[in-house]
Amino acid sequence: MPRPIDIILENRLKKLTQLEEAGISGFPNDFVPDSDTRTLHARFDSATQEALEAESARFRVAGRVMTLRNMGKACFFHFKDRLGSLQAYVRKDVLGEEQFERFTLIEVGDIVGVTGKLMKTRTGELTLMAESVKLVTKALRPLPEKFHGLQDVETRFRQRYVDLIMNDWVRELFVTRSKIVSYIRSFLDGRNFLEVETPMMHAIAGGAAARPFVTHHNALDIDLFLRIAPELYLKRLLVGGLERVYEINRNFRNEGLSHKHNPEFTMLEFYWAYATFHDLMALTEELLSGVFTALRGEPAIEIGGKRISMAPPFRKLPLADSLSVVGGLPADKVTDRDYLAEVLRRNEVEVIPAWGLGKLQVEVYDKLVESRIEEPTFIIHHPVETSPLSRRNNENPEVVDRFELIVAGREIANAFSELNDPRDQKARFEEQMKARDAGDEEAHQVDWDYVRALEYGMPPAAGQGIGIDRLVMLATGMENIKEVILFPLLRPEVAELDTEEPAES
RNA sequence: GGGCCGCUAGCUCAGUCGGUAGAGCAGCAGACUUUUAAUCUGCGGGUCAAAGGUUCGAUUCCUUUGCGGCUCACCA
Repeated sequence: MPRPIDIILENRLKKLTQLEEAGISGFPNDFVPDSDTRTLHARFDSATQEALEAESARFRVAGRVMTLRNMGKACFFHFKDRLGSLQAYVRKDVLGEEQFERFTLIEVGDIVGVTGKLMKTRTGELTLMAESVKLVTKALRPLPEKFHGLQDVETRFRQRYVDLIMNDWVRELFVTRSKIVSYIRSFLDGRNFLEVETPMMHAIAGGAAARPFVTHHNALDIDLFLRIAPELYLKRLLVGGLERVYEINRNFRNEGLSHKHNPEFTMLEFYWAYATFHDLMALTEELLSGVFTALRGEPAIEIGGKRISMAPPFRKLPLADSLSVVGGLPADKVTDRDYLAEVLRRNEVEVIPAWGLGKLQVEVYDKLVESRIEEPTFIIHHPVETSPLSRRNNENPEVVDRFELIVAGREIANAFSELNDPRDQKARFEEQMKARDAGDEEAHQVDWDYVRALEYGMPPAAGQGIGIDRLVMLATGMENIKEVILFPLLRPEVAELDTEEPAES
């Protein structure tokens, strides 16, 4: 007993076979469109039927059949290319008996090439009056329902190709993502930054506090880590004299999945010699207001129906001050270790005795401040204790010249003036090593070659990371990171009987 | 990893206070030369996520498992 879907597959296969028996390929590659749906709409939507009749031009357009209204001796269908959709009108008396017979084997989901002249229907819709309709690619599987489309979230993520066919907003979202990335590239290229590619496989996973994925190289017989950050390699390039470098690429962190975390995610990191984190703040304001202006025509975003201005300048707030200004703590208590520990315990955070003032402040910040910040805000001057790669502030050595940019309660960027004193760097690595030995799996591993590089002299520099996925979420108003990643990681599908050939009847 | 919710036809969804299930679209057969969620007539289609338990009887109640969503924790 075949499953019902098998009957559908079989029927579609039968139509393909019929065509092939008539000597017609179901998968030809010789149809070359000379126009597209968007161009035709742009040029002719406002034209009258009389004007179209006078127009002698024929157009060749390819796309996927999305709806089909057969009326016996004539048929209307809509087909979709990457830019939009267009209606076609097919008449038996135009195509001829034989061609029309073959046309009736075409069904929703197939990709066709339509050749003909343009016309207007009675309701004024621009329509391609087909002189021929060629099957370009036979679809053996049926599309989801034409009206509701594909709704099931799991299927949308697992079979993103169907999601992209059915849901125009999804296709547009990924076009937006691409535009954001190319805007950033040209923004940085225009400021003489050099795009580089550094290793994805690291012998030492450094540059961030996170647990790495482990892989194995057979010929060398060594374990390697998928990178958790490109930072240390990019800074080696500053030592090498490249001075302005950036990389937009994947990082991998072996941590839990959530609506905000995919194990592989895309980061922009850039490093700028002879600049400080103040320069980065100015650059970031320019970059982000520019991105959103390019997308929407104004420097603003919309999250949950709420408009947030992204017009510079953004607020600057020292982390310690944010505990009182945003977190609501008494201003004189933000350096009081016992008080902060008490606040954390009240908020069900397990306080570890080894934590210093800085770590306590950061914990309180994470718990009480970050999610409450809506307007773009640079949280500056993080404690040195939690920033092992940042340069100390010249006035107050307890804090570093670092900022995190927060928008709508989310961290969008993390940046700092880079530490370039190899002695200080070595000491901080040793601190991290102790934390590691004490069981902190996320503490940085010591990268001696990086220290060696610094000993050659790295120019003073500032560096920044921007989470591209999160930025796209902000730009598109998405709350789930999987919505902005084409193929988010999901648990593998359970093996389906679906892989079997349709049963012989 | 914890908590909550969901999983019924290819798709979108009803439904069963426990008596083996329906609609629309899609499909099949037919009518129809300006339709547009085309329309009209007829037909077929289900291991109700999986396994176990309770029961005369489970798709429905219970337990476990799988997958997903939301949320908390961790992080970016």
